[in-house]
Amino acid sequence: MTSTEPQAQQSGVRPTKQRLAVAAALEATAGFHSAQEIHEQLGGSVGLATVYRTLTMLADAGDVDMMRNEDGEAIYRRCSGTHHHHLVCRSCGHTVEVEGPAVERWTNAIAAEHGYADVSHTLEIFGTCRDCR
Amino acid sequence: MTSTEPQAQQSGVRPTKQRLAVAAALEATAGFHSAQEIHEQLGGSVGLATVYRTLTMLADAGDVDMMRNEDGEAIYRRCSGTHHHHLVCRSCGHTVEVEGPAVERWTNAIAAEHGYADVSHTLEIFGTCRDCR
DNA sequence: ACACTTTTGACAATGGTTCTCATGCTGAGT
DNA sequence: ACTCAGCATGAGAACCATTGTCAAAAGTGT
Repeated sequence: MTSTEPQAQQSGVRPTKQRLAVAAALEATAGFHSAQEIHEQLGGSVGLATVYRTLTMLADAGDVDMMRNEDGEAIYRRCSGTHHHHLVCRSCGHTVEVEGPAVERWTNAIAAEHGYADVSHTLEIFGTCRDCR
Repeated sequence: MTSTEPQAQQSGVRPTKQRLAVAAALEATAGFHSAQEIHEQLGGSVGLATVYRTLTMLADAGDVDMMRNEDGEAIYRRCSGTHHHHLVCRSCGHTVEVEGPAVERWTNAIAAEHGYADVSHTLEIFGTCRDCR
């Protein structure tokens, strides 16, 4: 273990083996993965319920991105904490993180124009990457 | 890829009462609605399975838009055929269709820049509308 | 009206996700 | 190092949206 980061104790969030395992699994593989995939990837060493719980915590904390595939299943991906969007290849799943200040501004403007506050948004771009053509 | 079959002689798609009822329900109410909501709105006069089937058909035919709410449930909305995005109130579900030529251009540019072709995208804006504040 | 095909709907089945709760660990204090 | 109080875990049940099943009902062309 040898962990030298004594912090966030009062909040009672413990860095357990299971949580580290889930985080490591996301770290190790690129792209989006479902809770079940991660559970299998860990060989069942971490209970499915725990995987779900951990993933939800990580997503709430902003450490991972959560989105839904076409079947409505939740998929997670480790990514930078900054706000960004994804450019995903339909064929191979290769993903590029992109930023668009202009889009952020546009969404805020549109929302304000219609009297909406507390604005958030989701934006995903799909295409076929060079290697898949 | 089997959707355009003009010769509806043998494989006839019938405009039944149930299908018309579901379409009418979507027509009558603005915003997004789940299959279950429509089923209830129709007072159960149309079976839930039929509502699901009809909604799926309409979505496949492009007559309605289907998206997923934050819980991953499928929600449907009758809307114009032109490309646009939605500004949705988190609280009451009130929806405004918005267009953003600039966004379209931006997504295409970003995709091209990374070598992606055949570009499409999804964009949803969430906020709290004036009446819900 | 008849024969034939599509559609319907009650119910079962499916599958992802969450909940329950007894037991296991962790971190902190002694 | 030993003990304690709580958070964390995991096996399975519970949930719930969605889909599949299939016999009965409703349309359609003749």
